[in-house]
Amino acid sequence: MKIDGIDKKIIRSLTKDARTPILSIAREIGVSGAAIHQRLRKLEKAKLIDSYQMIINHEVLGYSTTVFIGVYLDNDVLLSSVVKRLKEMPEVLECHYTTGNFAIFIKVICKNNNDLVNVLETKIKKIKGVFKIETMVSLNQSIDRQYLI
Amino acid sequence: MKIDGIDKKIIRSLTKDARTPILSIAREIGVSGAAIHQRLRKLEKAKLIDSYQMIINHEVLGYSTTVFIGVYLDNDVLLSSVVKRLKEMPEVLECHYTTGNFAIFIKVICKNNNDLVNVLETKIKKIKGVFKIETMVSLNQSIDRQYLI
DNA sequence: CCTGAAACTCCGTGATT
DNA sequence: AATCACGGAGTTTCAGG
Repeated sequence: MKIDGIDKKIIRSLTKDARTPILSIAREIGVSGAAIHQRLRKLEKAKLIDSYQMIINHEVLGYSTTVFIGVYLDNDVLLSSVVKRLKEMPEVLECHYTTGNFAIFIKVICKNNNDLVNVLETKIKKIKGVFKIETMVSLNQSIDRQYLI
Repeated sequence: MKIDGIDKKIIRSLTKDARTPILSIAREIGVSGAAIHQRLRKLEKAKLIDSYQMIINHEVLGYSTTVFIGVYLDNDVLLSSVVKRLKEMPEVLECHYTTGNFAIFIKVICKNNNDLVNVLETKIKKIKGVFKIETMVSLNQSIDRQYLI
């Protein structure tokens, strides 16, 4: 997969604002719209482009608490059964199988601390196979971005 | 901020694919394109929409390792100076100030384990004020999504 | 908060170099 | 891999209910 300067400009532009018209990118770079169009198809075909997404600001909806949770599992539980439960919880945004002490590591958003307690005690701890959790609350997020090509 | 069923449909559609034409959403719901357009402006004005982004598949570029790193800082170091250094590293995707043992908690992507060692030893540990780190490698990510309205 | 229509802009494709 | 050209489609705005 070769990515030249023009590809980078396309990617940077659409990473910043996915609705930027192809034609305006084309004008900026100084090539035709069709050329940009072709390159985008090429990038999509190469699977370099995962998706185009509207990013929601959850804070406006009242979800102002981000929490990372390390989860310890019983030895005899099936990992996939726990993941399945977690997938049913919309507040679980990420789930990783990790090295280290935890079996899995998840990222969750909540409305506030009360909501957090509720999620931890009545949802996560109630999942069959979960025997201990360690929570780490993000008080402030100072970096949030994609890898810049 | 009130969000009704039509708003939800718009958001769900554009969260999945930000390039979905307004008109096709309009047809699906059974209202005019202008109505959807107006609602989108309303949602943007309310800051509910953070951005529209092309999401890059970093794995195709060779970045196949995701790592979470807990960072301990010297007591006398300025947090902002460390964050500033981290911002200069494109491989640092998130940085959180958290409760718990760590001062800050970061998410990083690397090409492979060698690259990881390089990032840890020659970059992060070399930042003034960082005195200890704990790394947790994600071997597999089974959930990755936005909060579904 | 909706609609329809007009004016404008863009998209996707095919032919060509 | 780029260009031009074109017909179909989408966007934006505005008057009006």
